[in-house]
Amino acid sequence: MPRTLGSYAQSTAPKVTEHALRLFAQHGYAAVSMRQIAKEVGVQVGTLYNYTPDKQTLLFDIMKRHLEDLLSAWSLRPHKTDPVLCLRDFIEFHLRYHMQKQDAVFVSYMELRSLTSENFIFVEKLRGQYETILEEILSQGQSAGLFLVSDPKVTTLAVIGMLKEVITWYKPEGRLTLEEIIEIYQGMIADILHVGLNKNDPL
Amino acid sequence: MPRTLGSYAQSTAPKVTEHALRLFAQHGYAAVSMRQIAKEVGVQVGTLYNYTPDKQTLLFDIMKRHLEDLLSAWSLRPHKTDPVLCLRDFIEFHLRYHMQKQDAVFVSYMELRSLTSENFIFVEKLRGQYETILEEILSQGQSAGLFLVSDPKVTTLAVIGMLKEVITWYKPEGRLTLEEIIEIYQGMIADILHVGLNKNDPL
DNA sequence: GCGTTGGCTGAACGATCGTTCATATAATCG
DNA sequence: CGATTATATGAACGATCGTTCAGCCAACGC
Repeated sequence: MPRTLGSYAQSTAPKVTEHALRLFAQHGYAAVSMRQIAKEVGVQVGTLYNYTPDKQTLLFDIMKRHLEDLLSAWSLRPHKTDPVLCLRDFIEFHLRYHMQKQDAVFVSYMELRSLTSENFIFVEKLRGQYETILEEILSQGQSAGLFLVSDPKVTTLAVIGMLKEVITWYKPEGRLTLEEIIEIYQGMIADILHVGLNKNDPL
Repeated sequence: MPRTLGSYAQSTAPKVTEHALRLFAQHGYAAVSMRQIAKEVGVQVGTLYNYTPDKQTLLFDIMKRHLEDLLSAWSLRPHKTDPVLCLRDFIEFHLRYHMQKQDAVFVSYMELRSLTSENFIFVEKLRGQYETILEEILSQGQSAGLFLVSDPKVTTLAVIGMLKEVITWYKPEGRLTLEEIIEIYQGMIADILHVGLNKNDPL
């Protein structure tokens, strides 16, 4: 009826986040109850409120942490100066990172509308920062004459769309290895940008 | 307290579907209550059950109708035989159709996990049929030597990803007209497929 | 070993959920 | 105009929702 044998906040706290993340990814934020989360953690409902002020904050913290981790993981990488190499690098980074955090990626994209407007603004700013990384690589390549695109803004979005789609079908045990997939995407994106179809040539 | 003045099933029925669709798109299936839908329709909750056996069926019918309409709209089009023209046609069709039914597209994609497993299987089959259209165009073009792709399956998915992304940012009053966007996408996709980089040439 | 604190239980709160149904009136038809 | 049918009301059902809290015991510091 009270504190249970062998219970530590240090072990319970991450469990709450993990199970909430998994359940949100599986069924959606609104469809998951605090009682379901508690059950998965192996604890009573009330206990969850030792670890989060409310359900909304639980969702927000998951998204916030995911996007902050993503941004810091990229910025910690050694940066290439050549836009062509930098782009290849970004594609590899994006696919590797996203494939190993599928749940967090999924939730951060699907549950935007479940955020309060205040939290939404915060998260959207982080998402924008990430998309800006790609946009800047493209515009640098463009002005260096290495890429040739008709509309950099639209191209950025199209490339992001291509990359985002991968998460909906990639399976580690699938026909292609992640390495092969990365290579294919690097090729397709290079085609869109006309990499190597060199400088100063009109279309 | 009973039947109200000027009430016809013929006018109420479509209202139920329309408002349910809009609310599902805005807040998500699980987050929308039958009472909210009723309120928007301008009716009491119980009335909704004259038009749907339950909430789940309301969602399922929306998705089913959308996908069936989409498939029949494509099949009613005059079909070009040349894969290159057919592809251009498909891109235009897809973007035009999807941009004018944003809510239905959004719901049909986002709420797959809110379907019962039986309904999910049905809807997924329809979605598969649509993606198969593109896949067949690509494979026909490939075997005719008009397209040159390293992996047709992945290319299909990448192209679908590109096209699907558009719905998340397109606004009728935006910087580009729909016609301009269509043209840009036809160009980018042609690049990915190496259209015109002719036949029999190795990479 | 004793007091303090950290972690959890179990029960409860009012609100809201999807769904059902007896009932009442509007529209329609003979 | 009277009978029938279509359409909606409003109240109610049990279940479940997010959240709160007093109480109890395990772990830890002295």
